[in-house]
Amino acid sequence: MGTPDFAACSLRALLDAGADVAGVFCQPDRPQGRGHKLLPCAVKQTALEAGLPVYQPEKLRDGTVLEILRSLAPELIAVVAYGRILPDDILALPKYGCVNVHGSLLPKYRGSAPIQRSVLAGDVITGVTTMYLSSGMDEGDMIFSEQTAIGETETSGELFDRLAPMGAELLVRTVRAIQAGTAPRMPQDHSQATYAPPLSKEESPIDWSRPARMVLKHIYGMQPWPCATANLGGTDFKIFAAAYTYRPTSKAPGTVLAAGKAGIEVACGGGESLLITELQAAGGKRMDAGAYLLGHPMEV
RNA sequence: CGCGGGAUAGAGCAGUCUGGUAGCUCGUCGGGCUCAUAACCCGGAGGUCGUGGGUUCAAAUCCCUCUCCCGCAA
Repeated sequence: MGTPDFAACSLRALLDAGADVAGVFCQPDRPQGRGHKLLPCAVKQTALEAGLPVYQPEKLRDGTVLEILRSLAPELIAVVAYGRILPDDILALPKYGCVNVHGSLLPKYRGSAPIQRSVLAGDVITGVTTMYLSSGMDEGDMIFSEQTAIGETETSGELFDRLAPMGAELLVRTVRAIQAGTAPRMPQDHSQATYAPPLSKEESPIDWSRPARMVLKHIYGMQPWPCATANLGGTDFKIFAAAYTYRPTSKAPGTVLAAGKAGIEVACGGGESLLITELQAAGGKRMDAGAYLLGHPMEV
């Protein structure tokens, strides 16, 4: 069970590992894209290519899903970024239980946006964890985990792409261990738990009063969605890339200090500044800040 | 038929409303200045104005078609 790319990666890994997949569940198709087209999610596409039956129930609690699952008689259910809470009767169904791949080192960042939140927080280390599902949100006993370093200018999207195969490989290892009866079961230290709520557009605007590193982390952590935004010289921009200047300033945070070929230098908190190097104006394309300035002179 | 913006030189843009010689900034090439430079000065090259059709003496500009890109929404 899963929906986006992150989950499709796990599904593919299970198939490659020779798993006997009885059925695939994902969210119903939603209108997306610029038109209003109904595009199948990544998991559905992968499942269809593999010739697997796909189920896209709107509701999980009206009994129909439970019946379908009974008829499929799974020994184990793997859930990856499905976007739904499974009711207890489903959790109790498979003989080996339900396992989940989570994009953080639990018990940190329980919830729906662990990867983005770890980047936004400026963490240096993150990872993936496999666990048994319980009725609480990401509170189940852990099985395996694997760590990885977060690059200083790594975007959430890039980290997603690295963690997806890492999680997929961990899931395969987890399933094999469960089958062999050698899987560990480690309760989480609930006192150390933190939560990672979904991102929203309201978090997009850059808070220039924060230190340069936190502004930088905000810029990269908010990609590919919802993107950091800022108003520079009276125009609203999406900000895609920035670099440290290591140049102190006494100007108020948010002040444009310079605008030239290299980019747009903006004052941050703590007397630091950042150089905005890649941006996008409304209706325009994403481009180098220097290129943008050629056609749109900016007063400093 | 969800709403909207856009396509003009290698890059970023103006010009389109009010049809009449293709412009700006940057890059590039050549020359100059300089101890030197990403700085400065002089000069040059580079564009069938996204596609196809229509109106006109004349279309980047007005009308219709198509393609592609982007923002919102999801």
